Amino acid sequence: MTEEVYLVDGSAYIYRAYHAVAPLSNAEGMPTHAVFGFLNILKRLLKDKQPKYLAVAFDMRGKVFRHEIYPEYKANRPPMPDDLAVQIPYIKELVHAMNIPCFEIEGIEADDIIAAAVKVLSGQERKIVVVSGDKDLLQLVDDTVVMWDPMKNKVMDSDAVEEKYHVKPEQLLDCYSLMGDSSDNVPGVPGVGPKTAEKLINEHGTLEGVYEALGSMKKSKLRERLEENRDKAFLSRELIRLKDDVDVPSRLSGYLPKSPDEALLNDLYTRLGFSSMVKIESKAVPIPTEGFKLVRTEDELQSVVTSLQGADLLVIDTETSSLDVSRATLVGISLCTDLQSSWYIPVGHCAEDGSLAAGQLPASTVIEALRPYLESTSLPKLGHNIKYDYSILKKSCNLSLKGPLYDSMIAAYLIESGRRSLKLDDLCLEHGLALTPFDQVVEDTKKENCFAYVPIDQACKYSCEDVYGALLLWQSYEPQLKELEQLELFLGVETPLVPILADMELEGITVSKAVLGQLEKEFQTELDALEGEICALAGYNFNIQSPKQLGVLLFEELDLPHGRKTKTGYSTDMKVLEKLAPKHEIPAKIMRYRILAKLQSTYVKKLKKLIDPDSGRVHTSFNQTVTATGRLSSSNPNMQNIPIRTEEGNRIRHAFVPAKGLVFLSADYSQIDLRVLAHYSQDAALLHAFRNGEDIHARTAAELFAVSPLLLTSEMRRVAKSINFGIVYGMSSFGLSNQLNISRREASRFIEKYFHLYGGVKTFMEKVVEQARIDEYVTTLLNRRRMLPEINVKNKTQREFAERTAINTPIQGSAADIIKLAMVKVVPALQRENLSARLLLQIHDELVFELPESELKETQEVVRDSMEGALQLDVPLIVNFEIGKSLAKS
DNA sequence: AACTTAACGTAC
DNA sequence: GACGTACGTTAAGTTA
Repeated sequence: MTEEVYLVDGSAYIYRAYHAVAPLSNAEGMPTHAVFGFLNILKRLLKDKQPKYLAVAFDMRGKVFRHEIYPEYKANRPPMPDDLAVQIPYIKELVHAMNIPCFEIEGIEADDIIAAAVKVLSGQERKIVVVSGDKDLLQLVDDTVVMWDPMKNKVMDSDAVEEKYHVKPEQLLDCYSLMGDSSDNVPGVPGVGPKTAEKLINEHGTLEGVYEALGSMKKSKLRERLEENRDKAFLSRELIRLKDDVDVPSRLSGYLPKSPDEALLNDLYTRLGFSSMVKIESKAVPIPTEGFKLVRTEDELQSVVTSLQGADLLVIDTETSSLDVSRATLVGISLCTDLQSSWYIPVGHCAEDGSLAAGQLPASTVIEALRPYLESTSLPKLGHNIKYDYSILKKSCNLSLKGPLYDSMIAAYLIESGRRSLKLDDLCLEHGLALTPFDQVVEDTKKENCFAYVPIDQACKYSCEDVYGALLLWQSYEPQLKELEQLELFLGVETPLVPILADMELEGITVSKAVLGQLEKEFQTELDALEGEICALAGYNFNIQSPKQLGVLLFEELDLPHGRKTKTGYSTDMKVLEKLAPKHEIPAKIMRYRILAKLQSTYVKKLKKLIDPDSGRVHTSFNQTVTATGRLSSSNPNMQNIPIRTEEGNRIRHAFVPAKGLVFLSADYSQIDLRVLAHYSQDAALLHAFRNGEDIHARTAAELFAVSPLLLTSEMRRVAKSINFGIVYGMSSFGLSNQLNISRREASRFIEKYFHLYGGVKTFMEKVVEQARIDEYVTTLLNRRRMLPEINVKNKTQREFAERTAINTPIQGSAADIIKLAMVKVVPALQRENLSARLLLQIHDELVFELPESELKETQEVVRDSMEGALQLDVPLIVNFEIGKSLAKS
């Protein structure tokens, strides 16, 4: 086999890593994403290609020789962003620590170094792979040289170049000379683009050939331009031509990487905050497995119980047969009260044949022995995602886990909500503890992924590690919560919310299979009909659900005017289709098809699948640790985005029905976001409006259009409503004009007018952003925190995004605080009043209960008091109720 | 065949 | 690029 030499265009990948990888920074706030991206590219190269010979080339600051022949060379390039420049030394350090040969030469660009290396190395029995995405380097491609772009994983050999550019690689240079290169400010011949250049070079072979043939060309604009720009074309060629006579190792040994310096790498990774990359063996603390004890007899169980007496915290983790609560049964429980000892109590492990394995206490014995402790309200419990353990114990063991339910996952979420992973393994690794991965334990089991088949001694080690790890995390997080003044939020809101959410999930909500079945039939009939009509109109069959195929039909076959373009082609979204509707029959039909297809797949079919056959109810998951603002999220199914705005969508809601003899009570906060804004901004007009119970959108409209409230049209109110929403999101005139289909100028005028009317809002926004620049975080009313490291970066898009987030998060997050607080109040209040209402759903500003009609009045009072009194703002909080025999809005 | 990404659309 | 926060589906591309 011939040997391969890999030559990496380092500088190009620095830029691409910088732009491609989402911003990231280490503990000191230094940006690290370019380093991270670069590292990934290198790692991938090493893993996938395992190159024997490899070198990396970098540009080097200083006057590039090209400037001497053309001072404007790359003059249009903005200087390297600061947040990239600081990362460069680390990237070089990285290459150094990996022991990969690295070349940089003053005044020479990486491209040239690679060209020189190709020149010295080629012509022998070996293959050279230029690792780059830069089209300029394609010049180097020949029989033995290919270019590989690891980010697109595309290899360009001679044939591929010809296929793409329709010229031979050695003709590329001349081709580029005609085209120029706007990104490097290489002039070329104005008016000549890739297509023309390609044609000219194909006809005449070389740049010289083109100019020799000039006289015989027919008179045309093109000929004129070529004549006028002869100098520019030849100058361009000298600029683009790679300088392959620079000094690089002439022997292959100069391209031989050595084994990486692990110590240097680990140190570098640590400084960069790439904790997951730090080699575990170099930092992990051994887990004291000698403290792990298996509990298999009554006596052993008794000694566990004895040890629990006097404990001030009980850490718990349950092992089950499935991750899905509704199907899971208990396989074992691990417990600990300190880091010295942990116990694992197996109860449901199976033998190979599926029968219960020997040497386990009956689950009921274990549960009854532990019950006084697990149900004690004075003994706090700790777990990682303890909602799961609570649910399992309640559902399959009839045991109600009580006492404050501390969750190390939630603690981690509050402390650093922007973090990537909240998995126990990952968090422990950051604390120097490498846990056995779940997959590894479950790997060789008969039925894959079922913990019941894990051998008991292995299960013991795994499960004890989990409680040990959770406790270790808690010991680190509790003081941090105090430090960040978030302990109140944790103890007063998030912790009491855990069992409430678990109960909501366990309760579920009845969904009528019959109603869904009827809908499915109806929708399918219409979808089939539409599909037929659309394809008939198109004249051929195609996949309506494919934006790509649809784009071809609309904008190529039918030649309709295209609007917005996406990364991959024409946009075909609703907004575009709406504009096309008057011009052709098809777009309206597509719109209708889309609406129905969405309802059918996401809601009708999905919900039908998720109905629990025993109870007829669906059980969503409410996740407490997902959102950046503090809202809850809901999944499987997502009960927070059930359609409501359209007639068709509302039909889905008819399928959600109360259990026999009960009704739904929905309680939603009126304008909670804008009330929070009024409170924060202290804007006089907003405060006044809410204190006087005005219709805020109408009021805004009346003032914006300067008409009496009596003369308001619904259109005016709609505009005002859009602006009010937009304000909360930190909208621009562009966004508003898009939303309302008005010109940017008009939108601008509305916004200006708005800020004139609500000056306090404007000041508030400016202040929030200003403070965020200082702190690099924003907070909510209950001191929930969101880090915003990007608020100070140079990149305008990123920075402005952070600014909008700085405005939106305190509002959205405070609204989330308030409704969580309300939930924590309302559930015990209902119980106190002996009301049987069950909380089923939370939809950001709304709570849905299920209750007997006879208790409606009393329940409403309790709910109103809890919600409206959740938190005292400078404007009243108002709750509106709806009562119904389904979730449909009438 | 299993995975990822892009486009799209639903909610607040 | 341009209005914040989510979740989920489908098509189409990529990788094993």
